[in-house]
Formats: sequence, structure tokens, C-alpha cells
Amino acid sequence: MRREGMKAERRMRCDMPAGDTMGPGGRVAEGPRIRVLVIDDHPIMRVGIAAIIQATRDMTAIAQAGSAEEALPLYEKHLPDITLIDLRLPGMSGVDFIRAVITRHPEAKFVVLTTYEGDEDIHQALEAGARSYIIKGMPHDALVSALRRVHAGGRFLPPPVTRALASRMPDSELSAREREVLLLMVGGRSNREIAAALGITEATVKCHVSVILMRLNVNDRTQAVVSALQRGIVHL
Amino acid sequence: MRREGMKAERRMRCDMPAGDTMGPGGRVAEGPRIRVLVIDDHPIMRVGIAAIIQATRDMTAIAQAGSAEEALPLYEKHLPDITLIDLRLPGMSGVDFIRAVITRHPEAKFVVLTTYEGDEDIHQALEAGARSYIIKGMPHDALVSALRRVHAGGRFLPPPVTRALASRMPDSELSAREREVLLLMVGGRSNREIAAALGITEATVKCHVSVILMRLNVNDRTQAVVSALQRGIVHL
DNA sequence: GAATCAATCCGACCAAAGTCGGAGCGAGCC
DNA sequence: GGCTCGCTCCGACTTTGGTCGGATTGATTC
Repeated sequence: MRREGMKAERRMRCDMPAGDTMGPGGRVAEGPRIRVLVIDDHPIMRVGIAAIIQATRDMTAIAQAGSAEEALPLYEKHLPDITLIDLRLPGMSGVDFIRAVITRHPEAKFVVLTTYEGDEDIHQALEAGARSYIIKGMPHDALVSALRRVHAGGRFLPPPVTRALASRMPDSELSAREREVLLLMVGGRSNREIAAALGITEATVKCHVSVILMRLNVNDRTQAVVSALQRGIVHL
Repeated sequence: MRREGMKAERRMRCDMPAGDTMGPGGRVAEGPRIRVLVIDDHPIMRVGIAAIIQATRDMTAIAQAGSAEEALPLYEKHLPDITLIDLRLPGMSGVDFIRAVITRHPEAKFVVLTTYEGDEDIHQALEAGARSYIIKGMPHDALVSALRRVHAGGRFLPPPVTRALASRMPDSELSAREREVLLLMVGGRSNREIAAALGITEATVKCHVSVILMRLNVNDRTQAVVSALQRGIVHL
């Protein structure tokens, strides 16, 4: 039941470490303010975000939403310069929102602000089109800097984020079927139950599980579940 | 490997559903303001909390801290009326902080404000002496109400919290040893590795595992890990 | 069309997980 | 003392999980 596979290769993805810490109220060329749409399901967090943005002279929070569904009409109505969005939302996820908006507005700019720092979360968000990914645990300078940099057409990925991204194994990508199996594993289902649920043989399920273990670089299903959770491949 | 044990009994713990939504700036007997110490590791969240508190006429945020260690001297210096604290903090946990302060100041009042709604988290916090437990996803009225109610000597536990608490199995309590084993299980260690780590036989470990499975009311170690994580018995 | 690659599928084998029944030990309680 | 109760401990048995080798299919490439 133990395995000792080893990988070495790894892949970088994005640039721009940090910097540009001007702070709220810093000297900025006076012009039209950066208009920000804020999407976060925690009301208290929204208050904090809005307070920081409003306290900064060159930006303003024009609208807020507690879910992606609620935010869609707001986006169309205001067409904000930047959308600041959390990933984990009730109903439609943040990534889904980004994808949905970007297909209609390819130049839309997104900054992700979330608590989760799993490499898969980050990967998904950037893949969807986010230009910055910052963690709620960071000082608020990071938020302000990110908004400015992205508004200027750049990207903003703090060191912890790029590090998490760099730690991604190159062959981590799971097939659709494997994802399906992994989800059931996290649900605590046995191989037999998974087989029944998917209408296949238990032997086949075991094979999928083996591949998943290899791709996640772990030894057994328990480790697979933990790893998948902390990397953000599956949730809860 | 399957089990079908069943429990029925359950136990209520606390009272006070909700209410008292006066909102920021509501009419309140003018007097000395409620002096609040805020402890949260997310700077942006601290800004939001402080903004809400300051916007409410009968309370004021006198100090803030990003960790329990940092907060200890602040508590002794200011002796706040209420301490508003997150559970998951870098270093010393929120519960540990509550315990530590309450042994020296038995009348200290604590309101927990966190994102985690696992029944074990809640149980631990209340056991430690917290008088209110609110979730960051709630409207800010809840925060204000909680602070007022607790300042008045009462408690404040919103329905979702009491519900989570009520869903606790009566025999969920794990022994110290079992906790230790569970922690290693979540770490993805095999029974053999756990045995080695604890200096006992693998057979003994299996016995502990069996008991843990029974107490958590699950069938296998994978479910145990998932359940322990979402209930807040162990973290990450 | 041949070759390659990846995903899906399967059965037989071995090692680990989990069950069952039982034993020693300390704290607390008539 | 004699009793129970809970925690810790253990070995032999059954079930499940994971490995290995191999087969099929469909898409891509040359």
C-alpha cells in the first residue's frame, strides 16, 4: 500500500513578485478614480475592503455583491475598471464568474482576494483570467498595489502565491473521470460504492485510484483526500 | 470495514437564539462606550471590524492584534470590556487565548468571530468561556448585537450556531490518546507509522482507530479524516 | 495505414485496514 | 475491600485497498 514514486521537473507560470507599496493616500497622478466592483460573501469583509478602497484617493468602490449571481447584472450595469472577487462563494464560484464575464468582455480585469492558497485554486483562477491573486492574510497595501498594477495593465502575484504555483507537479492534471472518482473518495465512499455510483467495476475504480495517487504523489487514499483538500482540487 | 452503529440521544447546551437588531447608530442610552479589543490575523478583516465598531455610537475599538501572543500584553494594558477574537490564529489559538486570560480574569468577556462553523470549534470556544459565537458570513448586525448582549452580561448564539451544536453526538468526546492518533491519521500516516510514532503496537493502533471510527460515527479512516476536518476537531 | 499516446477498462495477487473478543490497570464509589 | 468504569493494550480473523500486468478504444501524427 506504500509507494515511493518521485518527480523532479517543475514549471513556472507567472512573473511580477511584489513591490509598489505606496499605501492609501499616496501621491498619485490625479485623474478619474479606479472604479472597483467588490464581490465577497462575508459582509464584514466587504466593509473592510470598501473602507480600504474608499480611503485610497485614486480608487472607489462603485458596487458590492455577496454572490456571483447577484454580481452579474451589477457588472453589466457599471462596467467597472476592476472586479475584486473571492473564490469560494455560495452558488456560482468566483472562477465561474470570471469565465462567464470574460467571454463577453475579454478585456475585463479581475483581482482575486481569498483566504485559500492552494496551488490548484491559484492555478484555476489565473487560468480563468485573473490578473492578480492576493490572500486575505496579507497587509492591505497588497490589495491597493494589486488594484493599481492591474489597472495599469499589469499583473500582481506576491511571492507566496508564485511559490505555491511553482510547487505544482507538472503531471498533477486529473482527467474528468479521475476528478469524479476523487470527489467520491473525499465523500468517504468505498471503492465498491464508487463503482456502483459510476456503473463500473470495482477493479476499474481501483485502477483510477492508483492513477490519482500517482498524480497527487501520495501513498494512499487518506493522503489523497487531505492533499486534494489543502491544494484546493476539491472543496470541503 | 463497514459499520452501522446508531445513536439517538443528544444534548443541548446554550440558549438565546437571536434578535436585538438595532443596527449601527441606533438609539442607545448614552454612557461610556463598550471598549473592544479586536484580535484577527487578517488585516483587511480587522479594518472591516473596526469600521463597524467605530460606526456604532455605543462602542469603540481600543486596540487590535494579529495574533494571541501580540494580544496578551494589550489585554493587560487596556483591560477591555469585551475581546472580539478569531479562532484560527498563527501560533496560539483563539481558544488558548481565552483560557489563558480567563484564568487570570474570570469575568473577562469574549465574543468569537470566525469563519468556521464546525460543532467542535463552537463547543471548544464556549467551553473555554466565550459568551457568543458568530460567523463572518453573517450580517454585521449580528456582530453589533452580540457585543451589546455580551456587554449586558448575556449570551448571543445565532440559530445556525445552536443548530451545529445540537447536532453533536453525545459520545463524540475523544480521549487524549485518541486525539493523538486521529491527528496522525489526518497527517496521512499508516497504522504502522502511527504505532512507530507512539511507541506502541500496530494492533493497539487499530483498536484506537476502531474506537475513533465509532465515536465519529463513520465507517473508515477516510471518512474519519473528512469528518474531523469539517467538524473542526483537527485543522488543515 | 502504421504508430503513438492517453484514457478507460479488467482480474488476480499481496499488504494494509478494520472487527472481534479479551486482558491489565488506575480512579472513583458504595 | 469489592465493585464498576474507562482507558490502554494485545493477537487472530475477515474485508478492503492498492499493485501489477495486460487489453481495448479513439484521437493524433507521420
